[in-house]
Amino acid sequence: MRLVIARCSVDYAGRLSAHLPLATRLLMLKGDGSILVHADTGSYKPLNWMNPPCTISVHEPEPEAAELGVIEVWRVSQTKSADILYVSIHEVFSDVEHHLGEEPGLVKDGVEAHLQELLAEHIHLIGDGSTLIRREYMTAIGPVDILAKDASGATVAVELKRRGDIDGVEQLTRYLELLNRDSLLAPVRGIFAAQEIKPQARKLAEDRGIECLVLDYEAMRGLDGNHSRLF
Amino acid sequence: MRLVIARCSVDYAGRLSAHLPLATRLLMLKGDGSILVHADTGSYKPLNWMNPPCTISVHEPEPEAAELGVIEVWRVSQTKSADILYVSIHEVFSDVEHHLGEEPGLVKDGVEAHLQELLAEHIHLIGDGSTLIRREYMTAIGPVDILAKDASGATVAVELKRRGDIDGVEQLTRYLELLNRDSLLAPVRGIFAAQEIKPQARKLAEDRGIECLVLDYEAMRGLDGNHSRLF
DNA sequence: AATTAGATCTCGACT
DNA sequence: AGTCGAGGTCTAATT
Repeated sequence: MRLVIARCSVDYAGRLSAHLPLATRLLMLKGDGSILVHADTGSYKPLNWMNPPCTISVHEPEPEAAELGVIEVWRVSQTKSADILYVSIHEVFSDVEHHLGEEPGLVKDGVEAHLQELLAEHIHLIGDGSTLIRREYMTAIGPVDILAKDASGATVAVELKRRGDIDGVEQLTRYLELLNRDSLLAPVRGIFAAQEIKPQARKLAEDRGIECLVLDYEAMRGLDGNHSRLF
Repeated sequence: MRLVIARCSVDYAGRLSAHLPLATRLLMLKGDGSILVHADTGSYKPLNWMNPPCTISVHEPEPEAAELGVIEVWRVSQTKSADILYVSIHEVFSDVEHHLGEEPGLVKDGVEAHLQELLAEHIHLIGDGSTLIRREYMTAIGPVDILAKDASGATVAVELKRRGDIDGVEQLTRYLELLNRDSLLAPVRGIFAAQEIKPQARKLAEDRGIECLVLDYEAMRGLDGNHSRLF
């Protein structure tokens, strides 16, 4: 990895056109040929970048660019698409290179899959006396997150989201329509379960007779008796 | 901005838990207090990070950590949430700091807004003899991208997307339902226009009598006679 | 401040 | 290889 701090301007042309006026920034050149242009503020998204696979070539500036103070132009071109990025270097303040070894990779633990697991384990949360039929119940248009029977023996389809939005309600609606054509299952009612349900989604769900259920992840974890934590 | 290349392990606990085993990585500390952990491969998303506002404090390692070779522990905590990140430093290979000035910011040009503009200018693309009523036609549930009249005088609602997905069809369906209640406009038919239309979206659209229109951005730009380019 | 829709989305899983 | 769904989504515009 090579890290260059330089006063530069950047032009990108690809899906869109973008220009960065002259300023001091970090240019990160990764081992796979990709480049990131970072400022001193803002989140993890770079101001500009090029994804691998791409190639970088260094050029002399055009005479008129040289007169404006450009000492070097980096041409970064995407191998697969026509995307191109030009970095016009005016002044280099720092230039460090270091070989980083293998990256063993990130170990993640628990988000949405965990939420589904927890709700399946504590299926009474969707109504006392409910029993699980199965998770990821397959249909022609995709898997229903959770299929269950309520206390009265009626089938219930549960759509799970971390954030409950309109498209989640639409998705559940399509599942319900399909499931209700199956005479072995019908009538099937729906439950839209999420950690947070947006007002518009709630309204749409209720209009369609779909029950909304807000889940408390921490509380559900508590039910588990499994209190393994990192710290 | 401070750039540290170090052999380190990282633990994050917040919305999820994540762990990075011991390896050599870049630690980018931005002026606003945020930190990014980058490997030598992968695209612009860091392996791990903390968004501003956050505070970093340096600590002595616990005795058992010190025995495993940890020389320093960085504790990064989010100011607003309970998110926390620990970086356990084993060895520092490089440590550079440089003050970057103001970032003038990115100048973007054209994507989706431009697509709408172009289609509105060349409304014949949705059918010969069509005329524009208006862009961003307001309804109770949001603006319709383009409203037009076709050669026969019938109203047409166009939903524009860069990538045409199911939710775009659902959105257009809701608009059509609403618009068709307006006796001054009805009957209104729909056109789902995108640079790329996913098969499932196409099928859903066609089932609902919505026409699909694939747009060629470059060709539409060509129609414009406006060939302004960066290079 | 809260909500919404787009993103050069990225990333992983599955077909 | 393509598609689909989720993201510690992020981000900008609009209410």
